[in-house]
Amino acid sequence: MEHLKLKDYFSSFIKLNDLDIDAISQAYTVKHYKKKELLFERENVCSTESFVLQGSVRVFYNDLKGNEHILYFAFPEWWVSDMASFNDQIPASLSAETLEPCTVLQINPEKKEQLLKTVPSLERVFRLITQKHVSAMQKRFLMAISESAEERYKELIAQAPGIELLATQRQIASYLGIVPESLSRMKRQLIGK
Amino acid sequence: MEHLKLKDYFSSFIKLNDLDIDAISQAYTVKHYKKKELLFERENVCSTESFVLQGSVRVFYNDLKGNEHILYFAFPEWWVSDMASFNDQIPASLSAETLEPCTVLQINPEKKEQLLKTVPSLERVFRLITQKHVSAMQKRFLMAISESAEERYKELIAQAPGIELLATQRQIASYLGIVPESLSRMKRQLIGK
DNA sequence: CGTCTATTTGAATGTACTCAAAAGCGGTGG
DNA sequence: CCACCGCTTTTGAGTACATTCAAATAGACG
Repeated sequence: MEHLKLKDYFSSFIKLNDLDIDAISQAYTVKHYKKKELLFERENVCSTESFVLQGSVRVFYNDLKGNEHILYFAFPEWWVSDMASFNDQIPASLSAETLEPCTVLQINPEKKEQLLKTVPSLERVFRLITQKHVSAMQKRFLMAISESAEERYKELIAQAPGIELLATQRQIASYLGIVPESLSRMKRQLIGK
Repeated sequence: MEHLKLKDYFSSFIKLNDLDIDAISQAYTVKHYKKKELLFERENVCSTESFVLQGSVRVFYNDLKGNEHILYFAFPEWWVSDMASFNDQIPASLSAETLEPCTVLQINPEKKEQLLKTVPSLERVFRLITQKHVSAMQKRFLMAISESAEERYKELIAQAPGIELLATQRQIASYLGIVPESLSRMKRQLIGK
């Protein structure tokens, strides 16, 4: 039942037969998280790749000065992992924490390799997914360096309506790359328009 | 001959037989560029994916205010394209220009699809390559938002020694996300250390 | 050799930051 | 259910740092 959404998601890329779907269902485990639970944490190896079914997650980076930077918010149908850590089994530089109770489908590197052997056509699917990630990451980067904080804020609200109810102002500011005080001032300013 | 490097590159991911190698050589065309030539340009569809054999390329974005932002510099064994544009045949948001005379191996979307049909194991190769792109992009983003311009400059010099001979100060500043004047002052400052 | 662009330098400006304090809000335990 | 505690958000004031603008110098290219 929970695997249905993943099946549909994969099916939007390629045609799958019943055996494929079976192998996929076998490979992915349903997992429930409470609010504020960690999916993985920096310095540890990230041994999970999660497909969000319900809820939302923030993926963030702690820099050397002790500042936290939110890389992205993940919602249903998004993937959450530290790709470099998951693939090469090296310590993660990212962490991921739920913003609310979550249900995800989860896989580990061994199972994923096994699944890809069983269903080689998923190589293509993951290639396409990963390509989309590159484009998304690139857009995020270009926005960050070329748009004003106000523009970036509007974009976030547009892309993730309701994010204000899930994330604190501090977290939204972290995503935008400004301090919470600046976001507070910006919001006041926006009201007067 | 020129295709050898690409063969070796692909071979570092999976084992290829002679037929595969043949198909690859067929699919990719050798192309020479002069200095300051465009590989592709914003607003046009990017119909090429290039594997750099010799030379270097800057990949950049022109924002709405007319500012140019260098996303990355590409050197031998790097790939150059606007992924979103290449994959979905939509207008590119990026442009790419050679910093010096270049030799690349180039493919278009149709040929790539055809190649992937002929050599399905390349799906895996491109998946792995694209995953590395995500990690690289992510690192670039995190550096940009969490490190000082000075740290980012040192990192660039470390990653791309000799870049100063290929790119103008203006371009390096653009990569770093500062104005050329600031880079000039920073360099003077660094000398006194 | 001359022109055009890139780089350097100076001075003034502005925008987002830090620090500090008050107000608001949510969650916990009595 | 209410009171308290801690954390978040707001607001103010002062500051720092990269930017803009302007002008001089240096360097590249035809």
